[in-house]
Amino acid sequence: MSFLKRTHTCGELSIANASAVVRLNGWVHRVRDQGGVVFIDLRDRYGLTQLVFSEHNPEAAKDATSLRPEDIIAVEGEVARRDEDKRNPKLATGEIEIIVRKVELLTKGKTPPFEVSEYTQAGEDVRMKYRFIDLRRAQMQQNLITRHKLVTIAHEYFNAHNFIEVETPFLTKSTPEGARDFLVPSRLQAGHFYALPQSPQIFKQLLMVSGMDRYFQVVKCFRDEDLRADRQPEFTQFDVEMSFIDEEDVYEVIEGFIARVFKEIKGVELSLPLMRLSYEEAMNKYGKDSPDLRYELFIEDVTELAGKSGFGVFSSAVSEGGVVKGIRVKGAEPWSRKEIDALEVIVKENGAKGLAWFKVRENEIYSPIAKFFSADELKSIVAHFEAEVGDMIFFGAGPWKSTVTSLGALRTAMAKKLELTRKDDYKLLWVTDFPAFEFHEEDGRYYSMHHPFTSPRPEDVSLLDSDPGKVLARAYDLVLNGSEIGGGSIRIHRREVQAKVFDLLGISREEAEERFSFLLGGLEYGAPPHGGIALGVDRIAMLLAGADSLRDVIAFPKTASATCLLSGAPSIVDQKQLDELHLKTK
RNA sequence: GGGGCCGUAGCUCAAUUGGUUAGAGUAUCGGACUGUCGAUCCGAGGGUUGCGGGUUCGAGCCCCGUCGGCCUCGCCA
Repeated sequence: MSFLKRTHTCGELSIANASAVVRLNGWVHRVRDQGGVVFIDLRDRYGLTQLVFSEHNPEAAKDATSLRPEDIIAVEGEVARRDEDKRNPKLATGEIEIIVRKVELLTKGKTPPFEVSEYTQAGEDVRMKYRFIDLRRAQMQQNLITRHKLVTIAHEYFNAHNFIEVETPFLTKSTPEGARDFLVPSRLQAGHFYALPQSPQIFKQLLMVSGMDRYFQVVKCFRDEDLRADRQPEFTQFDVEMSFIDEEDVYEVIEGFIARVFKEIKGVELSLPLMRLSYEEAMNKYGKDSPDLRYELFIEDVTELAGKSGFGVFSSAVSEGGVVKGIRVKGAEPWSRKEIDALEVIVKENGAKGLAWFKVRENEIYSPIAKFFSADELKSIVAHFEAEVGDMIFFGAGPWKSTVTSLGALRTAMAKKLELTRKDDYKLLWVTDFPAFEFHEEDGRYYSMHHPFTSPRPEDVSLLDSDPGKVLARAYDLVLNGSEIGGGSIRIHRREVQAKVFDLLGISREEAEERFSFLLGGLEYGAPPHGGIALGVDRIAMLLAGADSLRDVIAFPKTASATCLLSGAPSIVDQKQLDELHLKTK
């Protein structure tokens, strides 16, 4: 069966096409029935075009009155220039309209559960259940198109830079370090399981052992952890690995890529090279290892000044080896007790015991703790923060990490409260010099901060035995507007260093052999110096699209409880399937 | 696993202290209208107040449980 197949899309006709006879296909977006004349906006991925049904063709006009939003139609008609006063500047095609001669109903659709419109207010649950309707909306289509452009640029860029795309397995081996694995039961090997990859880490390193030299892949990764607005259980990475390189080569390649992405998608010229901050600097100044540099709020250190004061909370924090730090906020003096209490809740949720503050007024420092300080002490603290009348200073005191972290959370909250972030501003940076290992009190052992294949800095190798907490890693994160959008490292390429790291992590020879033998074997046969990075495709797409949730740049996302409202996954399965897999459910 | 917010018409929300027949906007359906563009105007239909139990003369509202959505802490090498 044939139909009036389109000659153009709904986004491309203009005055240049005036008086041409064209055919369009698409969805009825809106119907404006004026009685004698009916206007229909016809929609497809490319845009909207106004159709006119009038006495020029009474038969078509009669058909038009029965058309409803979301019907799928084909029309044939003449492109007509609109009179000056009848143009619609909001539409790319607003200078023309189609005088319809023939109309054909291709599919009559059910009335959708919510309007396909930029104005739709449907909740996310309804949108996800009827995702195929939600994805008809221009905003969602734009988001997916932005994502497509990003992926296309990646294929082009890495190809142009001599990278080879290699696919790695999804059915692979569970490596219990790190995130929880998604497991896949084996039918042929009773009681055995595959794991879906948390990342293709080991495989890409083995490709370096194989001499592939430069590897690239757009790849799905899976982590069975709780979700967030910026975390889905399955997500996509640009996975990159290179041989015979050091950190600088990774920075250069990735900066070139990101600059091209911003130029082609946002029209933004990034200035290269990107800024770099060490982990320690980032934590001290911003209280976060992925700081948002779009606003001027900084954490200042007043350990020395405040430690000498008569305020017990400060002096004991310092005598116990901790720190006292603070943030000055311009113009915050009028904030109410209620507003300040809300901020205190935030720092407490992030590990602080409380929130001390000064209000800088004309002739006094107004503060519940002012009485513990001498006039000189108050003056020098205020001077240290360069605080002026009308400002507030917020303080945190205690162990270094929890103090800077809680003030970092405060900094983020205040930027939101004061609306300091500009949406169209993009601040990228590298965060470097991460500690290689973190000590976990509860297990009494060290864990890798990045992963166990991350190379320590050469000058720190000797510290592996004496003071592992001081060892810095050759690891780096790429940060955009307060989000980590990528992370990687230079890897260990010598078996003896790898063995030493496993020792430190409390992984025995046998265990290491059992879990990672395929990598160790590779190292044994000789790996070139190598390293790489993985970039979070979903997060980058989200930031480029200006979306607040990963769900808005994923066609078929999962809910916060990791279900798919559209398909109903996960679901129970037949007993027969379980039997074949040698499984019994509890 | 913990904390918070939410669940009422297809959709988005309202409903005073627990009190009459649960309302509005929008969508849908019918009608009017020859230049609209989120058209407008007139009219109509539309409800298991997520589900189960309890308290009460009486529950959308209070209590217990449960399911679901969102945010978040833990978690995410």
